[in-house]
Amino acid sequence: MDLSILNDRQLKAVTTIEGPLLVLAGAGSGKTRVLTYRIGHLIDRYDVKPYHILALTFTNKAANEMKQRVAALVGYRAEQITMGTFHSFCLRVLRRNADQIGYRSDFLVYDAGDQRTLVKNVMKELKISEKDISISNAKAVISDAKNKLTSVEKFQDLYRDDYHNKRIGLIYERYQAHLRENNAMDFDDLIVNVIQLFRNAPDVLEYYQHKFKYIHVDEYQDTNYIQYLLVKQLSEYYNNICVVGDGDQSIYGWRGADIGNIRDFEKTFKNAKVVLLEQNYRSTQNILDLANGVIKNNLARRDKNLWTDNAAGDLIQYYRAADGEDEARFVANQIIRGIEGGGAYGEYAILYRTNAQSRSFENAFNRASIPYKIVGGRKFYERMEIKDLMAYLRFVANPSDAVSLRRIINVPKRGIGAQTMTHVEQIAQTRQLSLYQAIAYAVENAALSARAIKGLKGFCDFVQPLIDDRAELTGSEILKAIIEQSGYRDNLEMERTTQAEARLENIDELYNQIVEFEQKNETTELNYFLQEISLLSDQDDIEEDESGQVLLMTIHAAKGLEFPVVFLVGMEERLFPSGRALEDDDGLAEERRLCYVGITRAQRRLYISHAEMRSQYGALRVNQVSRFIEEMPHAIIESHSGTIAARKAQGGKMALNYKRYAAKPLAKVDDNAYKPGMRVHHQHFGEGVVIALNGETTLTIAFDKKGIKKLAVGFAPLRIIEE
DNA sequence: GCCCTCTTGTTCGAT
DNA sequence: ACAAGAGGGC
Repeated sequence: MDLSILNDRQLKAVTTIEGPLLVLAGAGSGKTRVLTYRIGHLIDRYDVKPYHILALTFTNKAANEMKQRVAALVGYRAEQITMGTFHSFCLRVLRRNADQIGYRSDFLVYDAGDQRTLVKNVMKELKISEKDISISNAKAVISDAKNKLTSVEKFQDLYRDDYHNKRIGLIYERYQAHLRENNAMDFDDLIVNVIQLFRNAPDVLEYYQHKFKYIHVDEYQDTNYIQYLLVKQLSEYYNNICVVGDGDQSIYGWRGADIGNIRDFEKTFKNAKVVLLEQNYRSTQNILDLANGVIKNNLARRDKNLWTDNAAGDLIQYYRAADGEDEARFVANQIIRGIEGGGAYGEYAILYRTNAQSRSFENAFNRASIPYKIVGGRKFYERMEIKDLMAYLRFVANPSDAVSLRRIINVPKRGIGAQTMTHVEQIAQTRQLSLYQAIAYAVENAALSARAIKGLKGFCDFVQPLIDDRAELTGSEILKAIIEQSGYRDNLEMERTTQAEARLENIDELYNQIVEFEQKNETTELNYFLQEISLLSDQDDIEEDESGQVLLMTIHAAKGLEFPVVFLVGMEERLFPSGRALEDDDGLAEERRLCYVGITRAQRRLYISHAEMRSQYGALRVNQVSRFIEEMPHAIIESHSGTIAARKAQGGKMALNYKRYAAKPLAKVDDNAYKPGMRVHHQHFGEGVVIALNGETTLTIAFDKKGIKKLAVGFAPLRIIEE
């Protein structure tokens, strides 16, 4: 392994392998390179067994990338390294040891939406009005408690005399009880329960302490208390812990991240060594100067001096827009100019403070035929139709999952209303049955009104066979049956609205995802899909070959990424910094760090813009320019008068041949249209040749780039290229 | 039980 | 701007 490409500091970080090590890595200073080389070095030079190495990251994408880069250094030996997010690592540990904390190993993971539903149900049960305590508040307080390892008992004890929190304590208690009953955990529980497991079963802790001789943590500045505790415990035996991070990039305080973890590393881990990485390889000098100008306004930070050998580069481009639409047009116009000058769409990223800002850019890009992709935002798995179908899947996988059952029992409408469900619940109570058993009982004994029974029977008749045969059926088969037999597809098709059309597309997309998942993981078991799916993050959605699209995302979502050209938009007071953050100094400091993260994503060219007026909450609001712009060194900023040019371009070429978002739904093909030998195009897999028709429903297709896949006719987004 | 209309709050960020 | 909830008519 060749270490000569490393600079002195990087080399020191890579070769310091015993004891605690803190790598303070400024933006773009090659921290991923340090981590990968360090791991490679351990394996290659010191013959450390890959099995003994643990590396924790914040996104699966970061973990995968690291794994690939280590593999490039040490080949197959990279396979046995344990690499993943905190949450996926904990998930694996818990699946192995669930019984020791009173869970079945096939427990479910509730995502943010499920959590919300559960909190809501619990509040209804406790007769607490949403006007007294908002769901999001209850959820946030509970999550906060968990991240501080405050149990229900401790929480209730703590707030004995606090009316508001006392009631949240009751919600917390019932919330946890329901999770238990449903054999489910939320995201926070994944980590809390591992810590619990280590307490209950010291032998399990010891096993992992001995297994992981070398531990690495990426983005350490964003770890919270329980994550710190986890890392601390795991590293206690060998004490070989290497954390990498940058206090200036800590942007998850609101999620419980404690910047103190990185600040106090040398205190909590005795005899820790520290390496500072200050040379930036990513950005131009001007971009770095701009970033430094902003971040130096934060007090109480560990001062570092980020420098680069790179040229000064372009000046920072500044645009003052009349309103949000004008800002979006300006951005679109700059991109078109860049493309005409030989650039590629994939070089551009639009970074904003809030997801709601994406809309004006979508409009402008659609009009200008600029291909784009929104990362994050209304997340795929949070969409109504996807949640409905996921609830069906979960219910089939686990018929005692009452939360899922409640969601879908009347979706699509079967004439089963609140009244009927109250009766069913009474039956469940008196006869000590699960909700679904109570429904089955009611149907069998005609225990309710004829109309209710008819609806319930219709439901049972189609789900029961799926439940009975779930072990033999693949996940995708079950999903397909649900979509067709529940009437979900028919209902949407009858609606004939663009919204329903989009939902149908999403349903097809879900089907594709499960098929893809089954192929990638070589297992078709439904449970496996359900178990993994909840941990996917936004960044995981960014595919490598999506270089032909402008990316739009929040600055938070851009963490760890880099782009040749960045537009940092909406730089206005009360938007960025956000109005809520201004309530306290810590909040403002975190906004400023967020600004620093945004600026340092740019490699070559950076645009900053703000709008004098912007419609928010449906009303026009006048916003002042962000204080962060005031803090920037104005000498390196070039003011743009692009308005007129932008207007001209708008009147110019505006062909509507936009691909991804304006695309017609591709399903609904004639089932008999396909023949072996035909050349087809798939939305995700690209071009391929049909090899065989399997019965009436599936095609076997050899894709040029993605290998051989079996796809369902009518579902897969396919079109025929040549016959 | 379902559908329509009106009112209300929502949005800062996410594994 | 938009979605979810309340309330009334059917």
